Amino acid sequence: MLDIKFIREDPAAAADRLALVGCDREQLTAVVELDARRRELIAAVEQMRADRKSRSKQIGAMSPGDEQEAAKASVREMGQEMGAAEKQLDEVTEHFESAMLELPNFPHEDVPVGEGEEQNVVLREEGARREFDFTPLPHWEIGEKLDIIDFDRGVKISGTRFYVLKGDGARLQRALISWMLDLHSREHGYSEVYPPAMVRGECLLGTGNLPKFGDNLYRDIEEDFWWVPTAEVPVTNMYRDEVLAADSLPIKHVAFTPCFRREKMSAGRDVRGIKRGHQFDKVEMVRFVHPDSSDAQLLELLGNAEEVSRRLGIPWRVIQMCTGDLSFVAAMKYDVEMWAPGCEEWLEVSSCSNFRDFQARRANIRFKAGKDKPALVHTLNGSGLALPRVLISVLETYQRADGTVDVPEVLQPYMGGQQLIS
RNA sequence: GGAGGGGUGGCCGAGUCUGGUUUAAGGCACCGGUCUUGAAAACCGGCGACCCGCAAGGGUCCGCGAGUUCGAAUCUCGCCCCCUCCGCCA
Repeated sequence: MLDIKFIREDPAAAADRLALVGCDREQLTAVVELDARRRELIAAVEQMRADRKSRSKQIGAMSPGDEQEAAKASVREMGQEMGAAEKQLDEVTEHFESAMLELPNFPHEDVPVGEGEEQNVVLREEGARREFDFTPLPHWEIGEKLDIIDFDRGVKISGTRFYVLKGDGARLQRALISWMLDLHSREHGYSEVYPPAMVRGECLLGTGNLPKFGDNLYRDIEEDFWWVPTAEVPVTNMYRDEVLAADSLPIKHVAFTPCFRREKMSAGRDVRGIKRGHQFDKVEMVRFVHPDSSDAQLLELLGNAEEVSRRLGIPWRVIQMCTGDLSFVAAMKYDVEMWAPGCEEWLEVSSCSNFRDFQARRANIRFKAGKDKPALVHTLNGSGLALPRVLISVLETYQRADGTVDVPEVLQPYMGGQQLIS
């Protein structure tokens, strides 16, 4: 959520910044009008409340009798008037708040301006691509030949976009998860958490998935549970409605969870292989930081994500999102993409974002130093990394001409010393 | 799922039966001061969040939401959460 005070003071500047992310000016005008109306009503209602309060007190001090009854009647009348004003205030407030929740974040000043994907900037490409003396296969063929990915049975169990990992396929994924968690917790200073994968609706409001993007989520209607689309949701909400000690910042967590997405919009896209499913595993890094340091913290977080590619020995590139391709909540965002030589594609394996105080304001996450007033933290997160796509790159990069696959050196200890998947 | 007991400021905890100087007692923690070579102790003072307002000031907040009342932490109803016992279960 944006800071209404900023919008109020300079609505034109706010509109300019929101225009960069494709937000209509009318949307902001409506918010400004609702805000003005709301404040008028607050002033009026509070005046009435103050009057009633003092007169009620007088009634309490009066002795019972006609005079007291008359006073009660008069205050009762006043109360009815007040009730009407309160009802108006509630309505306006509700409109105002839902309008605020639908405004996207301001882009960071340093984000390149652009309309969409085409104007994203490739910042760097690292790691040499492997030379093949045979034609590398896409992972779905490798997976079927080695019998480590079973597409048919996944579909039988749950339908399209589900698969079963088997044998060394399942084991390789498990090794990747353990290794990445260890890397981030032991070497990058994150503390590991294992959060719920089902959350209450208010958590999704906090991270910005609701109210706008509910149609991409799975939910249980009977219990008001939502399946998390990413560990970002439960981990960020760990500190909802809390005031953190300033010296505890930055707080850095790494979490592994399954992730669930309806992927309604993309039906028909990326249908082959395990690139895009309704359920996938992901290791996620989340940071709660002092506002002054969030720019530097984002670069560090991005570095943590890149390190996974570096150690796996797989080429990657870093893309900076332009204003037109930022998510609803992000002020700045970098993607990390890994090369997959079989399907000849750059695969998005991480998305590292600085949300500044946008999520913190929604989720009410603050920090406090000494006698200072509490202030909003900045939140950041990034995948570290998304499993099925890393699995794709590993299988395709380390495949041999005979159809077997080498286990990357860093993963061998996590596979009981196994060096080859055959 | 059944029965019972609870949810009060950063924490502990009184107040709820019997609605009104509650501006929520008291304690702990924390901050400042006195004293001290320094610290502790003792004593003195301070000590919440949010909203409206240029300010003075005002309002809201006792798990959440409705209701009763001139007036609700206190009474009524619904919901959420926690604890104890029973049942079930990995």
